[in-house]
Amino acid sequence: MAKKNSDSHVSSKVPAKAANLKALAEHLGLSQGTVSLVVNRSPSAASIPPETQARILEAAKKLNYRANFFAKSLRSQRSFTIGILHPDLSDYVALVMGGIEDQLLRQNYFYFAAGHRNQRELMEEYPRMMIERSVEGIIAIDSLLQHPLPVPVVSVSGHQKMAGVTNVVLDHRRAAELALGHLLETGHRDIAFMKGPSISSDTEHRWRSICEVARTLNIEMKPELCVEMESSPTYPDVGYPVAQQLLARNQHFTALFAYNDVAAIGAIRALFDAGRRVPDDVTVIGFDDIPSAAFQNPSLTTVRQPLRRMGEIAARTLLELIDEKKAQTGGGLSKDSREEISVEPELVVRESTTCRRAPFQAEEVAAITPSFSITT
Amino acid sequence: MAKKNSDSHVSSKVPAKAANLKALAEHLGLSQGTVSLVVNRSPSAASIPPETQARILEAAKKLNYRANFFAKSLRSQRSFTIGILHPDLSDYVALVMGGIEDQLLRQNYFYFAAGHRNQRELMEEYPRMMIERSVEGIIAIDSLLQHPLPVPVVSVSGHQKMAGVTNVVLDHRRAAELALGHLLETGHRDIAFMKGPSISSDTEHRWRSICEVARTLNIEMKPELCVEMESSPTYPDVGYPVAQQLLARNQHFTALFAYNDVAAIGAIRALFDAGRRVPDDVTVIGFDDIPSAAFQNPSLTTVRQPLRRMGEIAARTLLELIDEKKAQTGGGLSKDSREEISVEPELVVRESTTCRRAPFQAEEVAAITPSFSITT
DNA sequence: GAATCCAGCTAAAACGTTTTAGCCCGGAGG
DNA sequence: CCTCCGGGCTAAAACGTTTTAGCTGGATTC
Repeated sequence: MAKKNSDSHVSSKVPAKAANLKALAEHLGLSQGTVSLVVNRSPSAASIPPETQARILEAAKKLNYRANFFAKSLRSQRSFTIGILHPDLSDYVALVMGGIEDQLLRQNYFYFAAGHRNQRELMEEYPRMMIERSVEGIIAIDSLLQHPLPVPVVSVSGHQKMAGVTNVVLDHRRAAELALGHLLETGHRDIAFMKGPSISSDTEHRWRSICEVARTLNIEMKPELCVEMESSPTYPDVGYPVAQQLLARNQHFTALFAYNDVAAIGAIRALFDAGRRVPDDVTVIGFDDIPSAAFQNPSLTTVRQPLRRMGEIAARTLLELIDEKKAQTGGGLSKDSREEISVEPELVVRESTTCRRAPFQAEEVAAITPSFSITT
Repeated sequence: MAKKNSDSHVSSKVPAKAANLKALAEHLGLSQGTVSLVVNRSPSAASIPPETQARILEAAKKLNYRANFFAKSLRSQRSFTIGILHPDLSDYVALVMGGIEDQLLRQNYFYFAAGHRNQRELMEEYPRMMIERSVEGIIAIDSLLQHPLPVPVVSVSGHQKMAGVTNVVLDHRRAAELALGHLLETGHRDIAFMKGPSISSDTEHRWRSICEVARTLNIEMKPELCVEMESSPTYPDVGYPVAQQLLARNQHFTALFAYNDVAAIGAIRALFDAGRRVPDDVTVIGFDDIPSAAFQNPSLTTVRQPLRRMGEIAARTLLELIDEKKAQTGGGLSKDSREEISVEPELVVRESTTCRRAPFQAEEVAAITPSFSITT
């Protein structure tokens, strides 16, 4: 197989140092203003005859003209850049960011991302640095803002009541109904609950919803069957000790509703090491449906959050807010756009909650997560 | 628990619209130049008496002065921004990016990331867009550049011989020695090999190293035991059909060396569904050591790539290259900095290659991946 | 008393755009 | 012949910095 790289003429033409507007205008014998109008297809270019326009565009291409982004931004007060604040580049965050990236790039926006690792100073500093760099808006993933910001903010899985913040959240009530309903249907009554760490911005809402739905469904949440995580559930090891703690109490339970998939995976391991089989002895249900949930052994039953889509929605919403803000030139403030956008969860039943050990079906996974491509 | 949010004075002081240099200078009764020198702690500020400096700094703080980033960049021709080109925000990429982000932020750089999803046009377009936005360098993760770029480039897991590109790569020879050595020691001779997809920039080098080492170790690589992946191994489902294909050949093998962990996970599932137990019937070894590898069941033996560190190295190297470039003002080109930086793999033996079923030890995981924090 | 020097500033160019106000000129209308 | 109009452009301000060259006025030197 011949090497594909054009090794021979490696240092071939790095395209000539981009010309600036002045050079281009001089080359054309026109003023910078005229050229600018044309290359930007400004409405004011209407009075410039088509031949001239063609001439200009051609020369621009030939000289490889690229407007200097800083000069442009300085003048027009636009950066086409947003900031993404996140705790850490976990699976969860990566999925949401993927959705955001997708939407942004197709509208010629870029983003600055920064992970604060739940450190207070950084949670203050990074938004400030972003603002300093003139981002036009900020998306906070699983992060609480300390102060109101001078740009539109969309929060994913945050629940902030703050001026200028739009929250994209899961319908946690529905999520609890799905999960508890499933456990109930499969005959469980002695259910252990794992509450998230207080550091996670979703914890409180999710927990409250679970409590409410449990009451409605007449499920008792025994305090001795409730455990609480202490640190951020980024990697599965945090689920392990929590489950151990639960086991140490020596209380009877047949099901465990974990805070999320990562925690569930760690918990399953702890159960296993303690001699309890999943799902035979204990049924386990997770939350999120991260990609590897389908490929655990046993594969994980979970409440799916459409994370990628939440990212897309967040990005679209933010760009809308930005547009609105630019449009209303100090005029009466627009419809103060919804404070909350809710998305629906989905129950994905796999092996960790049934005793049936069905052969794995590639198609099934494909159906659950349509973005995957399966090669025959 | 009292609500923490200061719901009451929500629209509290959004810090006064940042003042610009002109306003600040006027307020002080000084010229913009003087103020600029002082706030930037420029060497030329030496002749300005300390009291004046103090006055200026105080006023700057009081008026909340922040230099406009665009004006600054325009003038000083620096953006403190780099671009990250990647195929997709997979686990793998997220780890590398985490390392990069860390290094960048602590040096006041930000990054633009873009995922080309292996689409040719995007692989051309995104670097161009980044250059247009004046990034000072680019890190390509698992991505091949089409053209030389006018800025320094560091490639992670790429193997490009191209002017101005520094490669951060794994020592694949050593990796192959570790993996094959382990298989040999545990008594395997009939080994199946899974080659990566041609789209992945590491595939060829890894494969070649495996072939070489196999020859050295006198391991026969039977063609009928070699399978090749077709699409990018981002999610585990791509490993599944490849393993099926292998099984369909009805050839005897006792070990499988998968292209990476994700593929291994899918393969294990396929083996399982075909009635073969891992590790009892087939030993499986992966590559990468993604976080969930330790939490599979069976947990995955794998050749660990220090992905986070590779990201850190890439970022540090790129920033060095940038500094060098800025320093040499067109002067004789510096030591044309190493074309390749190699990092060492590490063998992580877990359950998928031994028959012993040891209880899971949290400490063990901690030892392998020290960045995890275990809460008691 | 003139020349020199230095501390402590200032003026202004430059970075590369966008955009508004308006200039110039040829032809149509009166 | 004068006026008006509008097509086709230009001039220049503005965006907010950084940085160099140089100005001013008082103290020192000879």
